[in-house]
Amino acid sequence: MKRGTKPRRGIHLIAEMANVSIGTVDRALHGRGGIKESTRQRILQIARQISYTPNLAARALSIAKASARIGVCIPREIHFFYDQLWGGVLDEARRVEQLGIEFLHRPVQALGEGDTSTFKELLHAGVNGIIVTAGNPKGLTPLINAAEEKGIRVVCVSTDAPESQRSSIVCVEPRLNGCLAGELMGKFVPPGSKVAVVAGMLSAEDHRKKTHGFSEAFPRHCPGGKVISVIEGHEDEDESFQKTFDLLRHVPSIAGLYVNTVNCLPVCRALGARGLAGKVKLITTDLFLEMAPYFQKRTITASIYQQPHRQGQLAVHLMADHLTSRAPLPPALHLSPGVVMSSNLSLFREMKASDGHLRDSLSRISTAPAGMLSQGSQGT
Amino acid sequence: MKRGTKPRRGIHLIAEMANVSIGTVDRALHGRGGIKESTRQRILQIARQISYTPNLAARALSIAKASARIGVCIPREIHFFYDQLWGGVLDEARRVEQLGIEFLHRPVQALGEGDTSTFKELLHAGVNGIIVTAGNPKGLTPLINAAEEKGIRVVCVSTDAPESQRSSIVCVEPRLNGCLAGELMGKFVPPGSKVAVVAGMLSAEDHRKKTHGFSEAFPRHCPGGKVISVIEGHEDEDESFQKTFDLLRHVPSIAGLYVNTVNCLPVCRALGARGLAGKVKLITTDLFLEMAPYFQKRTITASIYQQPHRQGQLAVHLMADHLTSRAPLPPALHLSPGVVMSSNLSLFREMKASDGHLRDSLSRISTAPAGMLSQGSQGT
DNA sequence: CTGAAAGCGCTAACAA
DNA sequence: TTGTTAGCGCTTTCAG
Repeated sequence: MKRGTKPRRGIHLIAEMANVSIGTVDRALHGRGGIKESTRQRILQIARQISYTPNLAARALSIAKASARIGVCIPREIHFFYDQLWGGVLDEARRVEQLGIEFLHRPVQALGEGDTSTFKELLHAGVNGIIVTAGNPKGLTPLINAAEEKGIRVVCVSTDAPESQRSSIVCVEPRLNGCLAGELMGKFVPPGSKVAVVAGMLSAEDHRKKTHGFSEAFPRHCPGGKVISVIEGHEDEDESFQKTFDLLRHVPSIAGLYVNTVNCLPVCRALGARGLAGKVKLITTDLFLEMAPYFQKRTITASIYQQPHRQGQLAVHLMADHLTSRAPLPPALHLSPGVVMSSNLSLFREMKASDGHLRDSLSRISTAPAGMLSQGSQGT
Repeated sequence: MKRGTKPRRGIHLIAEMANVSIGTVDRALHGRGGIKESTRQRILQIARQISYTPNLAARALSIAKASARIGVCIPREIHFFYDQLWGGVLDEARRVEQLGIEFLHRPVQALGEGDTSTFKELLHAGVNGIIVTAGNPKGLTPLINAAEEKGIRVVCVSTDAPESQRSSIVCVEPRLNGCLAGELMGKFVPPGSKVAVVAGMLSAEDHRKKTHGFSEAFPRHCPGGKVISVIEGHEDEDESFQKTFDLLRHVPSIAGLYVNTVNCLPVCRALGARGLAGKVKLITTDLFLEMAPYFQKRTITASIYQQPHRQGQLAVHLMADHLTSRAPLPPALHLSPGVVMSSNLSLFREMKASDGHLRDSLSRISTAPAGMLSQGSQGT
């Protein structure tokens, strides 16, 4: 006949070892009040000794409801960058929702449009953390600071509010983005080449930094190379086309073009119209389905891919880890951009025809403003 | 005075709606026997209607111990590729251990060394899934097939056993790897250039495929370009150096070198010794700390990065998802390799001086053959 | 200051 | 064929 002293685990084990109840152990472990300092030390000592790790499943189950809520404020957009960013956010959200975290998804119409009001709304909704693409940092910065002041963690994703007190930023650094493009371009074209940059608008911090990075790196990697022009397309199809088209006429000797906005199709067309597709090395930014034919036609030599899906995933991951396990938020998480060329093009999910999953999910939100989302897209 | 009909959730809610007990609901949901088909249908109907999702935390907690065990059989190696692969595995393992999955980590000494015996050991240990780098596919294939036959899922990671019945493979396709290198090289060197490949040994499937991919892609992207030689270094420092050194003498006009094994340092040195560093475009494979100076000296133009950490993560993720949520295993998960150049070099964790975390973890295993690991490195 | 006890949603063993 | 019940490890409330 054996004694029924069955092996206890976790908090119970500690309680047994310390000759106290699990309630006391809990108090010690969580720094709650109402416990003698000496017993607390004893308990913590034991916890360390057996290298105690809380069972997150049990914790989540116990908390039962909304142990934490995370607000997400990212532009709604189909087929492009933010589509993928949402995909990553929703994928990871689905995972951590299991651990008792609740999400308030608040897509805004476009980058910087109505994000301050949405941000305020999230604050009032009582969230513990906010993930936001800081479209207009000026307007957002005071709000972000106010949030952080109140202990609400803010993580910027993709677009930063560098002057603010945000806890963290997840992105590909624009400058590095430009540098990599510049380095690649420097290797693609012969020494002494002239190249140009097609930007969206230089008033945007992001485009300015990319342009700077490129302009700095290119001559470093192409002896005698020069950046002879920076065009602003203002995200307008016709303007981009026309300006590129004109540039190619004025400077027929141009050897390379770097487009640092997502809006590269007009540039591709202009190159085609001048019969320069494949002759002028074209480096673009981001990736979407309509670019595929231009890879095949050799119009686009390479594209700098900012991994939007991964950015979304990581932002959620960081925030969730912080909220559930008190994991410290790194001040910044800078991803390396990917290089897409014709060889590896097919591996990117952006190249699969959209099956409308995300579109559905997002539109569902719009009709249900208090909505919660859990649907997402695949993960590569 | 209010009635105490408090809102039930999940399985309880379904039970209430169907006027049965939670036991019956459980039976219906899990396809267990001993339930009238009509009630099962009724219950499933309701579940669908309220779009029921099981609470994984509760499930994990209930299962309590080893709902599933995953065996991992990957080479032990410090500082290089498998170090990172382990890092990814352990990172993800730590996450899913919370959900009640147990891991049996069984590092082997080197790729293909003793992996069949280790594999057998895992089978006898009663695992539900095995993650393995198939060093010698011939020996492993029958074992893998036997495992799958018994319902034990096998996921290959990084190195495939293509002839086997393994459920899935997570890797960067060697061929694509070579293609990307070839495409890059084709753009880096002028038309009509001669280039060469430095392989480990062509008897290895992996190196052969990379070589083929390169040889095919290069001429396609470099008009008139030719691959004039394929060297085998047999992973020997001196042999690699000498053969490269000799090649550079015989063919001084060579414009580029592609090293498709991790063993690139001897090649860098040979280029240096010939005063050709920077003149001959060098594309390497993988990434480790000692390569850094050669990037700075411009000896290495670019490296094809196989994302070992991510491969490890994904392999574990797939397996865990499959085991906990019956998620189907995709036949293959092919990652895109990254392109590392001097601009983005610093973003890779391989470039941080090792802090010995992983080394500690792994050596701890060796002394405790039955060991379980939960320590890991950071995730980018 | 500390202990006891009630769940959180689910699984599994045992009753009916 | 179906219902009941005892936990899984943790948080939280209410008594001592």
